[in-house]
Amino acid sequence: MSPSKAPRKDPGPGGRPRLTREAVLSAALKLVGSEGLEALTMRRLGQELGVDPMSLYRYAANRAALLDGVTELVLNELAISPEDRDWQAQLRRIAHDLRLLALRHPNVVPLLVTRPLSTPLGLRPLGTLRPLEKILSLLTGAGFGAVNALHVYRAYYGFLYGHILNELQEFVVDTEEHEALLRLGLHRLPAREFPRLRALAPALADYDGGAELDQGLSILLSGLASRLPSAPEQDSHPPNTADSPSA
Amino acid sequence: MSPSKAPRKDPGPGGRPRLTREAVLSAALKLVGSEGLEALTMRRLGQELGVDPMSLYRYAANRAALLDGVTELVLNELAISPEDRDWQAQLRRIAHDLRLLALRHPNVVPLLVTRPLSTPLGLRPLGTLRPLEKILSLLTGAGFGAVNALHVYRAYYGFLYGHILNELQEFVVDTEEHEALLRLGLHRLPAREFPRLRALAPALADYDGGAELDQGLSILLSGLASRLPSAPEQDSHPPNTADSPSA
DNA sequence: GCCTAAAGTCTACAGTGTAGGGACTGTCGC
DNA sequence: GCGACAGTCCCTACACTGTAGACTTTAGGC
Repeated sequence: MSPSKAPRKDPGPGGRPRLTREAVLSAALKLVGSEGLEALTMRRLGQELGVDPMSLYRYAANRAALLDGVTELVLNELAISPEDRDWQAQLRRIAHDLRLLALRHPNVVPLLVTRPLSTPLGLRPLGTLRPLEKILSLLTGAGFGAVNALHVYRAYYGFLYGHILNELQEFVVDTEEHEALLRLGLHRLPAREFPRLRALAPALADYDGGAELDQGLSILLSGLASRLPSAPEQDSHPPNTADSPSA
Repeated sequence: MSPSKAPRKDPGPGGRPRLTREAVLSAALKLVGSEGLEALTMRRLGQELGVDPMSLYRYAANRAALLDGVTELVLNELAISPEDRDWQAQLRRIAHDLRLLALRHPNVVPLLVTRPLSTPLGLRPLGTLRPLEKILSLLTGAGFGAVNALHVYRAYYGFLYGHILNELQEFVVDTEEHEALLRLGLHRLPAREFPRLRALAPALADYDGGAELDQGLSILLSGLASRLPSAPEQDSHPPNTADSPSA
């Protein structure tokens, strides 16, 4: 239809370049990353781009749509290649990638888990549905039936998101102060009611999220593998009747 | 010290009863439940209670503190009794309880997962830390070492929260329209890029969250049981050297 | 009755999302 | 060259937000 969807022309180094959706979104992401979600207001973002706040509404219908755009942008950083046949290794890699992604954009994580809650599955931005489709493809390629692939996906992604939330809850930016602040905070707790939690201060202080994720995944994946019609992996469970776990 | 912290007296049926923190919080919860998180503004809540908005600041320092109060209130509905010795059964029961709690208060779930992200562990409202302490107690009572109990807790709670998020994402209030809306939404997706997701419409429509949670828990719990110093459960894995999984 | 402290209210301010309409600018057909 | 046009962008304005600070009312204790 229209021969050019990109901004018409580079106006040269003199004029301010035309706004783009990508420019708006990445500026928004940058702002969220450096100053938190609440700093992302239309006025502030406009100021950051040297542009009237109202201009932004050409590139996102809403503030909500803007947030959706940011989550999409972040999720696009996640690479999934459904060709690989070793599904367990793939899921492991994806999990660690997503974990690192979350650690790289901690302020966006609330969006990642919250936005889908207010948007029915079919109406989400495509970018947020792509991982789901690709993982389904990966699983069916590995031998899972369609419905079973969905169940496996749910267990896997659920655990993954849960872990990320867990880890980010304990994450404190300033690692210098981390332990001190932790002790201080825990010390505030009534000793009688919270003996175990208080005693765990040192263990809480050094938390290896990657390792913990990996161990959880080991448990989960080997358990899930037993759902394969003919378990070809190193597992030795008896093969289950697959694909219709419930009548 | 002060002999009475409760409101001084019941002023009788004539005068409006004194405000209480509990009254404020439960009104807030009710409002959130019926009209969503965004409806919870100070003015609106004040109006709901027939009170000047500024009065609320006597019972919650902030809007943020108000939100914390609501999450605390909801989490208080969760009963955990660390006395029980059968830790697996207990964790199963708690998981289902929390799931039902989330389904009862879907609008509060974003708070449940989001608020802790912006509050370091030591500074959270006591009510939100109580489940953690109790589960730790439950696990150590079952034979786990302190540090191992923490790891088990993390895996368990992570999976649980992940599942709840997953389920609520697919949850649509109006079950009549559910399948129709789902089909409609999925139909919007490009057929070439999302073949599996589109094909899964019927499977997505009837989603038994409880069963799915239970299956995931079975996998996870039996895997976690192998961390017990001397596995006393029905499991037959060789006992691991417990309590220090990493040097 | 008064005294005191708590509880509730009023006013005001800076900041929010965004509707409606007007001004500008680059591109196209002539 | 010119005029038309459509896409961008900006300005103004409105209803609404959280909350600081000073004020008024209320409830007990004596």
